[in-house]
Amino acid sequence: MLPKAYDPSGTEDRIYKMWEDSGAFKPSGDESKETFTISMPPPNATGQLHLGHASRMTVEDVFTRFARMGGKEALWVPGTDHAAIATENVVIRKLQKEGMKSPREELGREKLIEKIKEFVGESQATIRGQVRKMGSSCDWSRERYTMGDSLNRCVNEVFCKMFADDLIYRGHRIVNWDPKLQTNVSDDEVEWKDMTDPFYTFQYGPFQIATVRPETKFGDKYVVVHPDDKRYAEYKHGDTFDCEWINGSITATVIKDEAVDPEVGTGAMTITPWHSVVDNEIADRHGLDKEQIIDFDGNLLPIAGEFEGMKIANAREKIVEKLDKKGLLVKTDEKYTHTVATNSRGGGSIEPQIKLQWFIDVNREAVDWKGKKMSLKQVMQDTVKSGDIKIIPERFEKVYFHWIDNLRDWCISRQIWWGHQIPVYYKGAEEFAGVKPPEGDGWSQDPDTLDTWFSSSLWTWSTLVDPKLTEDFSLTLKEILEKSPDYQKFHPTQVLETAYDILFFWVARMILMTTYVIGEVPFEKVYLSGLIRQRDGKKMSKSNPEGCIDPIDMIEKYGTDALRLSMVMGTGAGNDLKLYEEKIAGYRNFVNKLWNASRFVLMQCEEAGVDPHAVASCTPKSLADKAVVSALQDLVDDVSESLEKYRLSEVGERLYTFTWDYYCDWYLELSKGEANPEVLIHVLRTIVTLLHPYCPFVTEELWESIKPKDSGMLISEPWPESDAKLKDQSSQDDLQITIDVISAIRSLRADQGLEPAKKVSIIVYSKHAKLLESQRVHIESMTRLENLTIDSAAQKHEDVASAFLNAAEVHMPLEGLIDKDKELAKLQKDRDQLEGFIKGINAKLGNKKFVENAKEEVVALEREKLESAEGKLKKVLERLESLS
RNA sequence: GGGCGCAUAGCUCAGUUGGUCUAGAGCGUCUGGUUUACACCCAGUAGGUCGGGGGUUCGACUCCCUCUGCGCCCACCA
Repeated sequence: MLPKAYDPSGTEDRIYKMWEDSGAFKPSGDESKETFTISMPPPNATGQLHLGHASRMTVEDVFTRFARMGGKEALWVPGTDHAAIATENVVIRKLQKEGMKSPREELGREKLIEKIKEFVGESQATIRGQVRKMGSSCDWSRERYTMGDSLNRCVNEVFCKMFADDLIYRGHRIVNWDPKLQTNVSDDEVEWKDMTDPFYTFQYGPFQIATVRPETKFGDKYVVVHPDDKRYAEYKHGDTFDCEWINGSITATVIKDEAVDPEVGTGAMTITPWHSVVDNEIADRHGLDKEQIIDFDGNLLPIAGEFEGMKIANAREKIVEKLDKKGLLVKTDEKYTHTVATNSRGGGSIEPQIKLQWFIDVNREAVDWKGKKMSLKQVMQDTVKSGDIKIIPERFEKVYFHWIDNLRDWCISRQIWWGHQIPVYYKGAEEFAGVKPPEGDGWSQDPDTLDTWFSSSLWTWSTLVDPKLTEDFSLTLKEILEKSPDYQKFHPTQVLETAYDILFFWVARMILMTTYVIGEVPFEKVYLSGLIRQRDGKKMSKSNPEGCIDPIDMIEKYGTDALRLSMVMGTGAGNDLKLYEEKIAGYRNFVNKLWNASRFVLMQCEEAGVDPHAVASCTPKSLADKAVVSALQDLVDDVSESLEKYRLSEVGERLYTFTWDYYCDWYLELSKGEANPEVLIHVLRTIVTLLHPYCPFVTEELWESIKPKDSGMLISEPWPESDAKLKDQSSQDDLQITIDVISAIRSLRADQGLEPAKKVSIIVYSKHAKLLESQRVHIESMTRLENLTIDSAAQKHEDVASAFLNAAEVHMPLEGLIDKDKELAKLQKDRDQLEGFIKGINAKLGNKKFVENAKEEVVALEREKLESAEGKLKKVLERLESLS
């Protein structure tokens, strides 16, 4: 016998181990099966799993389990990400906390990397444990790491291929430099923050110019105005003038450029091409000089004269003071708000700099795609436009296209040590790109490493490559792919699940890289989840501990199944989810309910002397049996259909309601009168199976007690299918009778002066009717029944239930009980509605476009609706006639 | 500046090609309940002009327009 309450902590680890040891997570190797692959978005190996990860794992596990039970060859590939900048930063800070002042200098490259590897190893172990805690049915034998050797080979191969195709180039470009972390970051990693700073207006010869950054103004010798600005019409492009400036007199040149907005400030500005993207573009257009003012540590260079070597923040005030003394400060606006670029990867503020860096050219038409030469941008657009890749929800396709439109060349080099080192080697003026270092002495490798997203962007296929083959340098990448069975079998993957906040970072770049490298899409569908938020709608973060939830705490307290349910319910694709403890507790209750329902069913079996494992088929006897079995068939159909469409929340809710309200509160209650163990077991088995992808642990545990004789683990069970015969068994008339019986009993009791049998009659009305929408019964007809005859008088609830269960033969007169005027008005309204409805559907079916474009089932459904409406209308008309 | 999303009961949300939704769930409120599972339970009660306004339609929470309030993304900021 099962214990009284379900205890997740004593169950989950044991079950997970059983699954893993049995090999249930691995594809079966059956060649006839359709494959279903998901790549796990690799969590950063920088510490702990958070709720966002837990949500990823849950959704992906639901997909995987559903596919596996649905008879597919399901593979979910797990892994971790080396998270270049973030990880290096975490380790450096950790070392600093331990007392090391500047770990990079003190340790040097090799030793720091060793330290990082150590840390990553620990993190990975933690993460592996936590991914298991979530019940993830991923194939651990295929686990990969973005910094693994086989992935490194793929990264180098791809780099060299792009280099050979001139899609990768090295050049002096303006980049987002972070002086604190001493590296640049990509445009997408820049976070703009609102700041309030003083806004100074200075006299600059005959012009007035405004700035928040006087410390960049040393090199300014151009003043730019809009060509159509009438205020400055007297000056021509190229005019020069002398003026007094910070460190003495300079000669300035007038530049006319449309980038200037005449509405802002005075409509005139000076430019700093070396330290501003826009200024740099202006300078490029007119061939102007560029000078570096600030060094890579954020200090002023000799051009600043007396201010040389000062930190910019310190210099600012002093420069303003000096200009004020010279009488050049016109005014100061203290409350000016603007946005400042910061490094979202835990760094400081961004100081644009011109640097020699590696870039991927997104505009060069050098990619073979569908028989044409296209640019990386064009291919990215085509995959989604053509429908090769579908994004769910669809609205994100627009966001995706917009991002591509604004995309500039992707800067892939970083000045940190943790990452894939750029496979380019130099010797004097010679340059060599290769997966292996060149022969001979004197070569040194480019010290920079690649953007972490470079390796992630190869994730779907590089994880499927056979690692052994990557050790053989005589093979080309193409040959490696051809000889890798997993890649051949499991790529492209079916669905990529991730949160929408990394659509650009990761999803778009996987599309970019995979289409280019192997000529196929990385995945067929992208399912974008929302973010998990606190109850107040804010992002979960450790800085706000009150609303921040740790998944592991919740698992300990409520069990993994409850946590999983709480993250799947009440949200759709692309929508954020507010999560809080009460919600998780609510689903813990549900899991416990399921547990107790099973206990009850097993008790019933024991009482009836039925071995639950021996139950092979089910024969519904009473009306209630028929009703529950019939409803179960609808449930199976609805759940399967909605899961195919990724409507996880809808499915969850449907299962929840069916299990609790219908099966437990209605059918199990009735079974207390007279039970049909076969039906009880059959329905329970189906429910437990359908719930398995959502709450795998409790269902697997229950399965052990209720499974048929020859079955194995639930994880490997086939998905239920509906039985059309069972579905038809229960007709609307049958249910009408059941309701009437209850009403009859109620009236009878009233006649005999007994208390009304309130409880049961209400159960039947409110729950039963609600769940079987098509078989709804109006309460009016129940309350007005009179003059009834029935064989057995009900004295107790048990009798009511028993009468109900045996009620197939009872019929009731319904006539003479109605308020005529009300009924008439209602009938007339019904008639008008139905006539309109029929007209509407006829119009739809008469529409050629609709009939041609809609699926057959949809058209059939419309026809069905029409028929039923016509039938109803007929009844309404008859009734109207008989009344009047 | 460009784009996207949200607004439904006190709170968190379902409601997917407009039609048994004159709107549902969970939690919370209040009332009653230990009958053969479950108090992590059962039954019931109160609570909503589906953000405001207009339009299309026989019919609108659902489609269109508009206004208001929140949130997000992108671009830019001298």
